[in-house]
Amino acid sequence: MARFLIGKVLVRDHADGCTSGRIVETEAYPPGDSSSHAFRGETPARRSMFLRPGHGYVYLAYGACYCFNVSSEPARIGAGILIRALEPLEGVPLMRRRRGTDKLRDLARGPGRLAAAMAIDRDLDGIDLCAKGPLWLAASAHPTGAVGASTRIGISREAHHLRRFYERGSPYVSGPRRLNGA
DNA sequence: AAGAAGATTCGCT
DNA sequence: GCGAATCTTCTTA
Repeated sequence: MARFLIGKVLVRDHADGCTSGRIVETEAYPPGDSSSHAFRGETPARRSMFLRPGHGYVYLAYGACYCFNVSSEPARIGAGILIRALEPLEGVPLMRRRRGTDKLRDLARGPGRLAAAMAIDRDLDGIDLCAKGPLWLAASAHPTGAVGASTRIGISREAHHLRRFYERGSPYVSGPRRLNGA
Protein backbone atom coordinates (compact mmCIF):
# COMPACT_ATOMS: atom_id res chain seq x y z
CA MET A 1 0.00 0.00 0.00
CA ALA A 2 2.81 2.45 0.84
CA ARG A 3 4.41 1.69 -2.53
CA PHE A 4 1.03 1.83 -4.30
CA LEU A 5 0.33 5.35 -3.01
CA ILE A 6 3.49 6.78 -4.58
CA GLY A 7 2.40 8.80 -7.63
CA LYS A 8 -1.26 9.04 -6.57
CA VAL A 9 -2.77 12.49 -6.14
CA LEU A 10 -4.05 13.92 -2.87
CA VAL A 11 -6.79 16.52 -3.43
CA ARG A 12 -7.99 19.05 -0.86
CA ASP A 13 -11.23 20.94 -1.48
CA HIS A 14 -11.53 23.91 0.87
CA ALA A 15 -13.57 27.11 1.00
CA ASP A 16 -10.37 29.06 0.28
CA GLY A 17 -9.68 27.01 -2.85
CA CYS A 18 -8.53 23.66 -4.18
CA THR A 19 -5.02 22.32 -3.63
CA SER A 20 -3.51 19.03 -4.79
CA GLY A 21 -0.21 17.23 -5.08
CA ARG A 22 1.42 14.01 -6.25
CA ILE A 23 2.50 11.75 -3.39
CA VAL A 24 6.28 11.25 -3.66
CA GLU A 25 7.14 9.83 -0.22
CA THR A 26 5.39 7.44 2.21
CA GLU A 27 6.15 5.30 5.26
CA ALA A 28 4.44 2.04 6.28
CA TYR A 29 3.38 1.30 9.87
CA PRO A 30 2.03 -2.26 9.55
CA PRO A 31 0.38 -4.45 12.24
CA GLY A 32 2.84 -5.66 14.88
CA ASP A 33 5.24 -2.74 14.35
CA SER A 34 6.02 -1.33 17.81
CA SER A 35 6.69 2.11 16.34
CA SER A 36 3.09 2.31 15.07
CA HIS A 37 0.51 4.38 16.92
CA ALA A 38 -1.81 1.39 16.59
CA PHE A 39 0.58 -1.03 18.33
CA ARG A 40 -0.99 -0.68 21.80
CA GLY A 41 -4.53 -1.18 20.56
CA GLU A 42 -7.48 0.98 19.66
CA THR A 43 -8.11 4.22 21.57
CA PRO A 44 -10.38 7.18 20.73
CA ALA A 45 -7.48 9.17 19.30
CA ARG A 46 -6.17 6.25 17.20
CA ARG A 47 -9.46 4.78 16.10
CA SER A 48 -9.06 5.87 12.46
CA MET A 49 -6.08 3.54 12.04
CA PHE A 50 -8.51 0.66 12.63
CA LEU A 51 -10.94 1.63 9.85
CA ARG A 52 -10.92 -0.31 6.60
CA PRO A 53 -8.32 0.79 4.00
CA GLY A 54 -8.54 4.28 2.54
CA HIS A 55 -9.54 6.39 5.54
CA GLY A 56 -7.61 9.39 6.88
CA TYR A 57 -5.82 9.27 10.23
CA VAL A 58 -4.58 12.67 11.44
CA TYR A 59 -2.55 13.19 14.63
CA LEU A 60 -0.69 16.05 16.29
CA ALA A 61 3.07 15.48 16.45
CA TYR A 62 5.21 17.19 19.11
CA GLY A 63 2.29 19.43 19.93
CA ALA A 64 3.17 21.42 16.85
CA CYS A 65 2.50 19.67 13.52
CA TYR A 66 -0.31 17.61 12.10
CA CYS A 67 0.60 14.41 10.23
CA PHE A 68 -1.64 12.70 7.69
CA ASN A 69 -1.95 8.91 7.23
CA VAL A 70 -4.05 6.48 5.20
CA SER A 71 -5.49 3.42 6.97
CA SER A 72 -4.23 0.29 5.26
CA GLU A 73 -5.64 -2.92 6.77
CA PRO A 74 -9.13 -4.44 7.08
CA ALA A 75 -11.49 -3.07 9.73
CA ARG A 76 -10.39 -3.69 13.34
CA ILE A 77 -6.75 -4.18 12.36
CA GLY A 78 -4.65 -1.11 13.16
CA ALA A 79 -2.19 0.07 10.51
CA GLY A 80 -1.48 3.10 8.39
CA ILE A 81 0.67 4.76 5.77
CA LEU A 82 2.24 8.12 6.69
CA ILE A 83 2.21 10.51 3.73
CA ARG A 84 5.51 12.38 4.03
CA ALA A 85 5.79 14.58 0.94
CA LEU A 86 3.91 15.93 -2.08
CA GLU A 87 4.90 17.43 -5.40
CA PRO A 88 2.57 20.46 -5.54
CA LEU A 89 0.14 20.50 -8.50
CA GLU A 90 -2.94 22.72 -8.06
CA GLY A 91 -3.35 25.72 -5.77
CA VAL A 92 0.32 26.60 -5.37
CA PRO A 93 -0.41 30.26 -4.45
CA LEU A 94 -2.77 29.10 -1.67
CA MET A 95 -0.17 26.64 -0.41
CA ARG A 96 2.42 29.42 -0.34
CA ARG A 97 0.11 31.57 1.74
CA ARG A 98 -0.64 28.76 4.20
CA ARG A 99 3.04 27.87 4.55
CA GLY A 100 4.44 31.36 4.65
CA THR A 101 7.15 30.61 2.12
CA ASP A 102 7.59 31.08 -1.60
CA LYS A 103 9.94 28.14 -2.08
CA LEU A 104 8.03 25.59 -4.16
CA ARG A 105 10.28 22.77 -2.99
CA ASP A 106 9.51 23.41 0.69
CA LEU A 107 5.71 23.65 0.43
CA ALA A 108 4.98 19.98 1.19
CA ARG A 109 8.40 18.37 1.80
CA GLY A 110 7.86 16.70 5.19
CA PRO A 111 4.66 15.45 6.87
CA GLY A 112 4.01 18.55 8.98
CA ARG A 113 4.60 20.92 6.09
CA LEU A 114 2.35 18.81 3.86
CA ALA A 115 -0.51 19.01 6.36
CA ALA A 116 -0.07 22.78 6.72
CA ALA A 117 0.01 23.31 2.94
CA MET A 118 -3.18 21.27 2.52
CA ALA A 119 -4.96 22.65 5.63
CA ILE A 120 -5.25 19.19 7.16
CA ASP A 121 -6.11 18.95 10.86
CA ARG A 122 -8.05 16.70 13.24
CA ASP A 123 -11.33 17.77 11.64
CA LEU A 124 -10.42 15.51 8.71
CA ASP A 125 -9.60 12.51 10.92
CA GLY A 126 -11.61 9.44 9.92
CA ILE A 127 -12.64 10.76 6.50
CA ASP A 128 -13.22 8.37 3.57
CA LEU A 129 -10.48 9.22 1.06
CA CYS A 130 -12.00 7.11 -1.73
CA ALA A 131 -15.04 9.38 -2.11
CA LYS A 132 -14.87 12.93 -3.43
CA GLY A 133 -15.12 15.33 -0.51
CA PRO A 134 -12.95 17.80 1.40
CA LEU A 135 -10.00 15.41 1.12
CA TRP A 136 -9.66 12.49 -1.28
CA LEU A 137 -7.27 10.42 -3.39
CA ALA A 138 -7.18 10.42 -7.19
CA ALA A 139 -5.24 8.62 -9.89
CA SER A 140 -2.42 10.56 -11.53
CA ALA A 141 -2.39 11.56 -15.17
CA HIS A 142 1.37 11.13 -15.25
CA PRO A 143 3.53 8.00 -14.98
CA THR A 144 5.36 7.33 -11.73
CA GLY A 145 9.15 7.16 -11.70
CA ALA A 146 11.20 4.41 -10.09
CA VAL A 147 10.41 3.88 -6.41
CA GLY A 148 13.21 3.52 -3.87
CA ALA A 149 13.03 2.07 -0.34
CA SER A 150 14.87 3.08 2.82
CA THR A 151 14.63 3.05 6.60
CA ARG A 152 12.06 5.38 8.16
CA ILE A 153 12.76 8.87 9.40
CA GLY A 154 12.52 10.14 12.98
CA ILE A 155 11.83 6.86 14.80
CA SER A 156 14.02 4.82 17.14
CA ARG A 157 12.07 1.58 17.55
CA GLU A 158 12.07 -0.90 14.65
CA ALA A 159 14.37 1.49 12.86
CA HIS A 160 16.05 -1.04 10.58
CA HIS A 161 13.02 -1.96 8.43
CA LEU A 162 12.92 -0.75 4.84
CA ARG A 163 9.46 0.75 5.20
CA ARG A 164 9.94 4.19 3.67
CA PHE A 165 9.23 4.59 -0.05
CA TYR A 166 9.99 7.52 -2.33
CA GLU A 167 10.10 8.48 -5.98
CA ARG A 168 13.74 8.44 -6.99
CA GLY A 169 15.15 11.73 -8.19
CA SER A 170 12.21 13.84 -7.04
CA PRO A 171 13.30 17.18 -5.53
CA TYR A 172 10.13 17.14 -3.43
CA VAL A 173 11.21 14.18 -1.26
CA SER A 174 12.29 14.86 2.36
CA GLY A 175 15.07 13.22 4.32
CA PRO A 176 18.89 13.17 4.21
CA ARG A 177 20.59 12.44 0.89
CA ARG A 178 22.02 9.14 2.14
CA LEU A 179 18.46 7.77 2.38
CA ASN A 180 17.48 9.00 -1.07
CA GLY A 181 20.44 7.41 -2.87
CA ALA A 182 21.03 6.98 -6.56
C1' DA B 1 0.33 12.77 40.11
C1' DA B 2 4.55 13.86 37.74
C1' DG B 3 7.94 13.08 34.05
C1' DA B 4 9.75 11.59 29.68
C1' DA B 5 9.41 10.52 24.84
C1' DG B 6 7.58 11.32 20.45
C1' DA B 7 6.05 9.23 12.72
C1' DT B 8 8.37 17.68 13.41
C1' DT B 9 9.67 22.21 12.07
C1' DC B 10 11.96 26.59 12.50
C1' DG B 11 15.46 29.79 13.66
C1' DC B 12 20.08 30.54 15.00
C1' DT B 13 25.17 29.31 15.04
C1' DG C 1 24.16 20.84 13.77
C1' DC C 2 21.38 22.16 18.07
C1' DG C 3 17.63 23.53 21.01
C1' DA C 4 12.98 25.43 21.66
C1' DA C 5 8.01 25.24 21.01
C1' DT C 6 4.09 22.56 22.48
C1' DC C 7 0.67 18.71 23.67
C1' DT C 8 -0.80 13.92 23.74
C1' DT C 9 0.18 9.44 25.40
C1' DC C 10 2.57 6.20 28.00
C1' DT C 11 5.45 5.04 32.08
C1' DT C 12 6.58 5.14 36.83
C1' DA C 13 5.78 6.23 41.73
